Amino acid sequence: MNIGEVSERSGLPAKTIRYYEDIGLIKPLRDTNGYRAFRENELHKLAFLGRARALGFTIKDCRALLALWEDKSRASADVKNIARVHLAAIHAKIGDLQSMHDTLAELVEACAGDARPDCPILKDLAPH
Amino acid sequence: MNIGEVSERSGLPAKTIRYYEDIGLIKPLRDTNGYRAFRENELHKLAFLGRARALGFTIKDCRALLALWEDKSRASADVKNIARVHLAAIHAKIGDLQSMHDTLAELVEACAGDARPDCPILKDLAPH
DNA sequence: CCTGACCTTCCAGTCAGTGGAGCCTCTATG
DNA sequence: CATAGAGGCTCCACTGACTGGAAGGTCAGG
Repeated sequence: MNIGEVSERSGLPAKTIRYYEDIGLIKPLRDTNGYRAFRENELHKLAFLGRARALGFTIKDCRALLALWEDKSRASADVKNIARVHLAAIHAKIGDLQSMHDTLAELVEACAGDARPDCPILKDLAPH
Repeated sequence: MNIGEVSERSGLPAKTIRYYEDIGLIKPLRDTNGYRAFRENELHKLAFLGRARALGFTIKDCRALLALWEDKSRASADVKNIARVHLAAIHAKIGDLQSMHDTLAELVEACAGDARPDCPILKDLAPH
C-alpha cells in the first residue's frame, strides 16, 4: 500500500502520516524505489491515531495508548487512567469556553452594532 | 515605568510584553539605558490585550480590536462583527468538546478499570 | 517519448508564547 | 567605594501538531 491509499483509507493527510513516521509512531517498510510500503498493521494504527486525536488526545497520550493497545497483557485500569485525566481536562476546557461564551454573548447583546462609535464590547475590554 | 511594573499592573509576563512589542502591538519608548519606558497608554493597551486574549480572541483579532479601540470614529457594528464571528467559533468548539466528552465519558464508564486486559476504550479506538 | 499523477526529502512557517544563556544597569548595604 | 542581587537587555532555540512549497525521482497510460 502506498501512502496515497493509506491516506484515503485512514482519513489522514499524507503529510500527517509522514510526520507520524518522523516522530516514531509508525515504522512502515520501504519498497526498492524508496516509497513507503504500508501493511494493514500500519493502516490500523493510523486509523487508531485518527480516532484518538479526534477525541482530543495529545500525541503523547496517543503514544501511551498505542503502546497499551499493542500490549496484549495491559490492564484496562491503565487505559482508564489516561482517559479519565483527559476527560477532566476536557471538562475544564468546556467550563472555560462556556464562561468566555457567556461573557462575550452578553457584550454582543448589549452592543447596538450600528454606525455609532459607542460600543460596550470595547468598553468592557478597556481597563476599568 | 519599567517592564516589571507594567508586567505586574497588566498581569502579563514580561516575556509576553516584549513579544507584543516584537510583533508591533505596542511601541514603548526607550530610556537612555536601553530600558523600555512605558507610558500609561501602553499599560492600557496591554491590559486591553490581556482581557481580549483571555476571552480567546486571536492576536489577529486583537490587532483589529485595538485599531478599532483607538479609532474614535469606529462603528460599533465593526466590533460587534468580530465578536459575533468569535462567539460562533467558541460555540462550535464547545459543541465539539461536549461530544468528545460524552463519547469518552461513556467509554470510561464502560471500562472495568481493573487488571484485566479487556478494555472498551481501546476497542472503540480500534478500526471497526 | 511524454505527460501527469504520485512519491521522495528537506526547509520554512504557523500560533502564541516560553526558557535559557550571556551580558548590562541600577540600587542598597557593608 | 566595592559588591551583591535584582532587574533589564538581546538573541536563539523550542514547544505541538502539523502544513506549504520547492526540487527532484518514479510510474502508468497513450
